[in-house]
Amino acid sequence: MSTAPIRVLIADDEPLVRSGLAVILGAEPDIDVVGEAESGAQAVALARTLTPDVVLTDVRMPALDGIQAARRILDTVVPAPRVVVITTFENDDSVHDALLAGAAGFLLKRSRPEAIVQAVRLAAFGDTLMFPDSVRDLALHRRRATTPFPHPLSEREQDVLRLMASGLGNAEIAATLFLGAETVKTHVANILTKLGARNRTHAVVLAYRSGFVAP
Amino acid sequence: MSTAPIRVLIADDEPLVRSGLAVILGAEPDIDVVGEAESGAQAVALARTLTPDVVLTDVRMPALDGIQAARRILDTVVPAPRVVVITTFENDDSVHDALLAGAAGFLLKRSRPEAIVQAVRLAAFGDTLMFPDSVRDLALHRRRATTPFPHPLSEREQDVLRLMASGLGNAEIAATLFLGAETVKTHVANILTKLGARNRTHAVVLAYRSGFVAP
DNA sequence: TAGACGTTCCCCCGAACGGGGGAGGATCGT
DNA sequence: ACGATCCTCCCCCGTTCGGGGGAACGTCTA
Repeated sequence: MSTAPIRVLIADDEPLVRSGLAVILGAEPDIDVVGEAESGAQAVALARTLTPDVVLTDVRMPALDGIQAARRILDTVVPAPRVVVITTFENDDSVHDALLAGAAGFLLKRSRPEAIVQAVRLAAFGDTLMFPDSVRDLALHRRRATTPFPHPLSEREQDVLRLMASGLGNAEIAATLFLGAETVKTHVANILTKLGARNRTHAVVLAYRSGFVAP
Repeated sequence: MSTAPIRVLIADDEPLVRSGLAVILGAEPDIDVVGEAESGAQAVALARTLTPDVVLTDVRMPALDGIQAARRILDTVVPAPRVVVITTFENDDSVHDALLAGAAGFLLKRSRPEAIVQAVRLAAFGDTLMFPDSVRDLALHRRRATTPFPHPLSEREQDVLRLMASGLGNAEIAATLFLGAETVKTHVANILTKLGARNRTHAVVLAYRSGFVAP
């Protein structure tokens, strides 16, 4: 297992994060941090000249975001490095885009240092991929439409609609949410008018089609 | 990093695979193979008594397949171990099911031993997930193999269900298909009993979840 | 030929749904 | 202090659903 060390390029607009990653990765004997970029454009340029094995890039960056940078790197740099995307936010919809762009992995900045190191090693292996549980669903399911409904539903109405989308009747929804049956009726009626649905089944259909609930 | 070793339970119906995995994992100083199961049912039983940190289970097994075993282990064993599913076939649709069942990872038997070891370590970390590139698309995209209904629907019943899944009422369905309202009622009743649905909305939900109708 | 199954239609009837109205209380921003 | 919004519950009342029967007609098969 003692071959050439893994050459890593770090791309992040925050110097603190860059140095943190550099320290974590540089401490490993089988990993060499060969460069750091503070923008997506610079990451692409450095990837071309340095030809690293792994590019560890943030999602949000000036000049070129991490997804576009990843796409451009994978398209233009030969031999193509493995790109691991890192982000701060758990509920980031870009997971799906990143993986479709060809990223080898996706992880959170709050991950354990060991996990980050392992992710880089796995990416260098060339046949594996990893990302945190907290964003797994985002990769598994189709991207959720942000605001599909013309009139936004209130919190409670969303609760009711979710249960409606499970096939529950008004009485069952009332029992689940500890509400009176009349209250549920009110919420259902408001949902129908807000969504422009003809009946409860139509409302559920709209909920599925809009991505409000995952199939 | 020198805490207690990772306790691993191996489940596979082929003794050769079991011993192979045991050798690979046992060679690592931070990993202990605490048990081996040759069926899904035995895996569940051993998981309860051994309470391992990680369960490495095959997909295809007698008595109980790996997916069902994973689901049962995650539901009943406390503290819940991390389940990593392993399979022989790249084009295995069960990737999606496994991840939805709560599996922490998915990998191929032809993976490098290093990758398998890393997968176990990452699973033990508790917040990461990995699986090979070759099956990534299966996890990213929706399952296309539509799970058939327990009792198959007749042609006409499928017509009615499709219109139900558009949010139409019985009268509208009757008008669309040039049928009497009573006929539609009969079909709907048969659909509900065949699908085991509680009401028409539930039937539409099942139609969406099974892939019978596209979202 | 005698079933089995699917499709079509009918009846009754209770339960659930959906539209209309009103009303009290909580919270929040102006 | 006021209005806006949301959540909660109540009333009436007509429509729709859903379950229980039954029955006619066709096709296909054993």
